Amino acid sequence: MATAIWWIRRDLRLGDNPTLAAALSEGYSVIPLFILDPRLLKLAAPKRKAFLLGGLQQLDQALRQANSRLVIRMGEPETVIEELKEETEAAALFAEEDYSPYATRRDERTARYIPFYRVVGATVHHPASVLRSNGEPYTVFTPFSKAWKALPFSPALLRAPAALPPVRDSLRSESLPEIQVSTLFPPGEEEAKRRLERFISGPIYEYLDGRNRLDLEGTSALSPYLRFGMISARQVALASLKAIEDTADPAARRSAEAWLNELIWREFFSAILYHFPHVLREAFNPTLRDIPWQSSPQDLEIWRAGLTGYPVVDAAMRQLAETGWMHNRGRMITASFLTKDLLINWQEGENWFMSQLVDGDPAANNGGWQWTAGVGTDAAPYFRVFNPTLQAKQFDPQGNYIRRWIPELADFPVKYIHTPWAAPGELLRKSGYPTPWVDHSVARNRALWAYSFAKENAKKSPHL
DNA sequence: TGAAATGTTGGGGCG
DNA sequence: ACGCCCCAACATTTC
Repeated sequence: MATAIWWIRRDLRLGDNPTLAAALSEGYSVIPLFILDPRLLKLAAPKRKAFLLGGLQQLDQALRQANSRLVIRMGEPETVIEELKEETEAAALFAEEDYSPYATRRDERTARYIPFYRVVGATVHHPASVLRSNGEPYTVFTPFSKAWKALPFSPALLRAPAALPPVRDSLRSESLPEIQVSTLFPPGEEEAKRRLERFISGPIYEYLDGRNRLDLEGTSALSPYLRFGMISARQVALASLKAIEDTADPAARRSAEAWLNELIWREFFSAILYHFPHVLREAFNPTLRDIPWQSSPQDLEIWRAGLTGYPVVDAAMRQLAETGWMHNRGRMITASFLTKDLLINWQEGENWFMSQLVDGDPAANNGGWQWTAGVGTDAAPYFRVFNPTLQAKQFDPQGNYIRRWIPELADFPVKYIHTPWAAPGELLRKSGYPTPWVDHSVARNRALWAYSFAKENAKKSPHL
């Protein structure tokens, strides 16, 4: 029986795993491998790393129940693969295709050492299969989503194998450090399935409003699981399609469709990074590459620490620092605040989010930042500036989200929770909560000026 | 997946 | 009864 290595990267699951299924169907004795790549680990947010390590433990347990086990090795991937190939006389390497630029280069190098089969699985549709009729990639979401929806895909989920070929004991494997498992995001395939079930059974039908409410749990909170493939994009897509079919109520249907759209946004940004890898270095929109950003380390630090004096911004930034996750509405509000109110380069925000997020993914994070900053594909128009006070009143009407994350404001009544600076002096002083670091309406005008300045300049000197 | 500024409309108060 | 004004509510334009 010939041996193949199943190189696990972002598909930490046994269920609906086309890569594992491909290796097995070819009749290989499969060795599940995860490589701890120091280059990636040193960039990973501590909470994301912990989530990954916990996920590896879960996966190892699941593999052991199927008579296999996970081989974990530390090192530079090409070297590890070459060594393991020698040790096991592996004839082939299977992996789910990863479209990020680093992964693509890494995989191309690795393919020189061993027959390497890369299987589509990180997204429902491969980025190169959703194209305009002229063969060009989409750069606007709506037509992309139309084309995406028109493409068929197999509704047959791949069952997790009950039994796998054994892995010999003598194969060395790193032992994982003890980690503290997050109670907010317990890693693993089982938890991912539970979350999907819970969401599909009800919240999905109120998603249209629920997704915007900072103070309610209206979202699926599946992002970290999708990030590491503890659940497949196809599992999620099929579940949402079924939910759409299962309801006759038009409002409920629109909600379920809105959720599917979020999954398509994920595929859209994945495709954008695949076709335009330079977005990791610069704005997609060439006319907005030279905005006169302010480089104020103090402003940046105040934003990071959640001390801007705008409660909803600070609540969201503290939620991120404490939990490694932030509500999507919060991501838009805080991103708008950094790029527009503080006029700080969106890339600073992109980097900070990657250093904190449990679900941090280069494509989605970059896409989200470029979108909010107004410099990306299908971007929000640059003059769309979020008013943090209005956003808070609309999406956290009682201020419960703010009170949850800003202990200083825990005793503030609804009347002042969104505008603490207007509270009676005594109340504000006692709380210790800062007054606004910038005046929003002044900052808004400055941002409008800076963006239009960049646009005008680009028009005058198109060679830049 | 904004918000502010500006324009329009129509009901009601009032002389 | 009529014209005028005010202004809220809504619509449109602009940033």
